[in-house]
Amino acid sequence: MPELPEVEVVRAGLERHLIGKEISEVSVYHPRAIRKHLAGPKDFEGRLVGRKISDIRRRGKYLWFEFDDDEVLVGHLGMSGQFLLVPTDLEFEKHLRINFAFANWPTQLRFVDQRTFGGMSIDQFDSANDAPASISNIALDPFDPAFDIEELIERLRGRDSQIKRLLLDQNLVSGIGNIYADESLWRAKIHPERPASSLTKAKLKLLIESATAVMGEALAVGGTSFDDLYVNVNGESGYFERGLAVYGRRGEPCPRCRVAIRREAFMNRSSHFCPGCQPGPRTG
DNA sequence: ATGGTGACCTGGAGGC
DNA sequence: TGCCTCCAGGTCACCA
Repeated sequence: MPELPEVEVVRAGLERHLIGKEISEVSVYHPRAIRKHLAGPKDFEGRLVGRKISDIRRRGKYLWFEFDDDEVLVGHLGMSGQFLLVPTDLEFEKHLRINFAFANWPTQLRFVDQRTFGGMSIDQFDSANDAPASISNIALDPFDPAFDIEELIERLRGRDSQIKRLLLDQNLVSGIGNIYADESLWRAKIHPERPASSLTKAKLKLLIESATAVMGEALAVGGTSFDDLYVNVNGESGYFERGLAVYGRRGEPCPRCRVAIRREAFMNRSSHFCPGCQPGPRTG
């Protein structure tokens, strides 16, 4: 469920507690959690012990831990991943996949992930791209200081694809998932299935600004959470669900025009939109 | 190159 | 109670 705001809340929480800490023990409990680390669990565990965390960073929905050289530890939460900081003597969680212990600190970092779509791997840092090598294809997110909205608009302009498909394409702009895609399209009054080529430059700009705004607001209140699958690093869930205008609100009146919100199948998941103020792809 | 589809997993909710 | 279907915030591989 985590999109950019949720991942950033986690990153900030980890940063607050883990900078300067030395990893003393690593245990992998489920091989799928490190499936991208081809050298396997023993290699994964062994290469992290003794490392001191110097920084924790994020691009889009990926986050990574930096040490004192070019090796980094990359993580992705998938649909259900959580990083929990818990006292060492606390019972293991049912879906604990990886456990990290630290020198002289009675707290463990636990990667818990029910659906196992998330995972971690050790990677080389690519300083030319300022990110781990394995995520070189991931575009900058709107909160990156180097993010260039004009350049993104140029890449979107004239594309025949449906605009929501492009918003979700992490190679064009990263961090936006299904919730914030639906919310930004609603704010910009754009139907999710409109081809990008039918949108003016100004409309595309409004859309990206809306995405940035809605994610910024979610970030300010600690992310979005619908249930306990997602909690932040201290175990608290976010409160932004109250701020959602269309996502998960099928049948409820649009906050802007009172027409009932529709939910439709889209790309093997769903789109929520207002048929009243987000005119369909053929009606313009 | 781009777009469409299903696969990868576990579990909760709701209908019968 | 149980069995069934549908649903879930993300990627990834593969096909046309």
